[in-house]
Amino acid sequence: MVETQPNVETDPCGDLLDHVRRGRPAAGQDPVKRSQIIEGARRVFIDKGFEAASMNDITREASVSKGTIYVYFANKEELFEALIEEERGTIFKNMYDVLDNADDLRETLVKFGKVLALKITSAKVIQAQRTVIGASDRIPELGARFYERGPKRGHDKVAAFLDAAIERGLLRIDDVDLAAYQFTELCLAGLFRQCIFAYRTKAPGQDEIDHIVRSGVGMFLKTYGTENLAAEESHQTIAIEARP
Amino acid sequence: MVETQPNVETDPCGDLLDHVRRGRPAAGQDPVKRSQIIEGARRVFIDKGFEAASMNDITREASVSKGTIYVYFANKEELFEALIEEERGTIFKNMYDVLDNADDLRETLVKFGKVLALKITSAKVIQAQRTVIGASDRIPELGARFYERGPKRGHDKVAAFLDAAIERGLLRIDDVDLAAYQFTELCLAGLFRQCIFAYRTKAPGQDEIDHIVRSGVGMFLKTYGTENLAAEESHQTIAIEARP
DNA sequence: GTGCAATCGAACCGATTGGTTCGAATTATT
DNA sequence: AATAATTCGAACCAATCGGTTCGATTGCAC
Repeated sequence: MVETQPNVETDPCGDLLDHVRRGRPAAGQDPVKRSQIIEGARRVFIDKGFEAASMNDITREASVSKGTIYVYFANKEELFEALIEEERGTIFKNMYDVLDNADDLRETLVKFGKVLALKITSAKVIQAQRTVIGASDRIPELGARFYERGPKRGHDKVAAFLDAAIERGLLRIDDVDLAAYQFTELCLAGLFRQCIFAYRTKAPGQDEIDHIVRSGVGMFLKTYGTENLAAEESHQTIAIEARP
Repeated sequence: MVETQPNVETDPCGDLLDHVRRGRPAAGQDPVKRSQIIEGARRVFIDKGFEAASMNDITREASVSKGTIYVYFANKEELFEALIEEERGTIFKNMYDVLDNADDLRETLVKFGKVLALKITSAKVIQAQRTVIGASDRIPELGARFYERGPKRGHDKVAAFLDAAIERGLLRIDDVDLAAYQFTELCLAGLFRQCIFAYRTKAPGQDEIDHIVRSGVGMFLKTYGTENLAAEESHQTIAIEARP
């Protein structure tokens, strides 16, 4: 009984209704309908951008009446934010699982780098990012929030992974934060900007990504890896005799 | 005489008037007025995006009548393209001059990297890029053209510079194209995405850029530099190497 | 001065915008 | 079947959109 008639007064999902909660008990609790609206909004927003998209388009695309949409979302901007929030979730979901498995450092980095590059440059994700970036000019908080809960969170995971590797004596890094950025950028070398500016019309293929990532990881390990370090240091003792 | 009455029939700047050239002699030849329009367009487009910007805003901002604007530019899109073309020009102008001076390899790379990072992440340029990216969803050719005549051209210059360094025996690179991308990305490590998503509200400072670039250049030279190579090779001959 | 091209400025076009309202229709609970 | 909640769908709002037109005004060249 409780389930059939959603209890609005004690609804845990309150943050969705802050604006609606007035005299009338708020409708807009059906998650199915909500998804339906967002799905329509996705199609429209993603391929027209925030400004060019019209609520009427979304109405049409979602097969939901305009009035209903305004029951679920206060206005266009709020609907857009909800969409982006969901997109962000699906984009970055499970992306960092590879990092939990830490057999071989090099292969783990390669595996993760490939997943990263593949995701970030996929047509769908690029379109979504374009939409967010375009809107960030007028709604900076939206872009910031997207970055914070998406790329930033991923960056932190990478940094944590590097920290663990340092702990294990596999890496030697002075600025872990910077190193994490460097690793990420090396995996995307050139791809992100090419894609985001529509210079590339198609997402890069597996083979190309593999080539880039392996090269990047090589570069990364050559700088921060401790593998060759012992040898390298023993080597430098020839030149630097000042050591006790 | 010729100057006061621009000769429309043999006008060299024909591509601007293709749409106007009908019965009436085309106006819209005054470069000053043209700049005036574009300057107004810049302010409006940059801070509202393509869709949200209105021709009336531009009219107001440029202090030019609407009719006149349409004498100079066929429509909104064409005006926007002209603006972007100009922006692109000013952004990338002189950016690569540093590469012509090739005293010390490391310092040249550092110097260039700093210029690059400083430009790309400056508030003005970030805003412009956001506008282009946002519009690239609907007008992909525009983004592609921007990239092609901007970042791409720069990338080619970097690659050429690396080629020259290889020629001089200072670098050893198998995939120069990739290396050029890697270098660029290392110089921007994290900055570009943070800025473009408005996660950073301010452009990075000189000190931060210096730190990033020096680290990146170090990484780059450690991988591709021939400085330590001789020593390293004599060392590695023990362990390696199936590669030609 | 005279003439003429360029610009102005305002009105106008049809279409569309985000947003609101409300009675009718639908749906499910009891 | 009765009841209550929810959604629908259409009409409506003032505002704005890009784009066009045209007569009045300006300013420069002769």
